[in-house]
Amino acid sequence: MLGPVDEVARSLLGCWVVTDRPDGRVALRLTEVEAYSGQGEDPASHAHRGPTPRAEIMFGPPGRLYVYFSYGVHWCANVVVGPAGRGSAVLMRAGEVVLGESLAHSRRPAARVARDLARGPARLTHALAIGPDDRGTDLLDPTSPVRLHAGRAPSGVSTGPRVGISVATELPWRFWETDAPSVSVFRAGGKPRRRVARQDGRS
DNA sequence: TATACGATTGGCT
DNA sequence: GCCAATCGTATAT
Repeated sequence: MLGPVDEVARSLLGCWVVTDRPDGRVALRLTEVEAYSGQGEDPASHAHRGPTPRAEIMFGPPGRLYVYFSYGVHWCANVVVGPAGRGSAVLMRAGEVVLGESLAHSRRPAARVARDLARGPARLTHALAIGPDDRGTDLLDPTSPVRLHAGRAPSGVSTGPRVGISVATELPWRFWETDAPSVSVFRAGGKPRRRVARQDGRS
């Protein structure tokens, strides 16, 4: 969990994320991740402005879970990358469910096919039942209810720009297993920085 | 205290 | 393709 954040992100592909809950166990294999670098280095990162209350966990020890609330609706999860104090993390964007598929389905009734169970960062946390109570969990502790461990390496790795951001879009810090069906669809980020003026004056 | 905005998703046109 | 949902967080006042 040390080294340049993009290399760590790449190395997380194929790893398993396992959650144990009262209703059972779900495990998935990561097929898509994104790297977010630390304070002052990456304007798209929540750590960009330093250890604010929200981003504080990002500056802690590596291997912990950073969970944030997205669009007033969803929770998304990151793996904190070391060294402590730097603020780097890897967003878990998608995975293929390898254990507890029926349970994951019951948690995500909107998913019509298995491929969609964890296809997207908020879908992934829903399928694994990860939420705000899991903030700061040590993913490397085998007794944790949310754990990370080695899995089958990806057959091939593709890279490209990160999804849903409006700054630092030039960095190819999204990594996915080439041809994995569970990889989410690319959507460009929020506001464009510049907009071409329209002749009719409307925006 | 007030306000603007998202590391998204699902449903609808 | 478009857009509402829905509220924590950061920033301005």
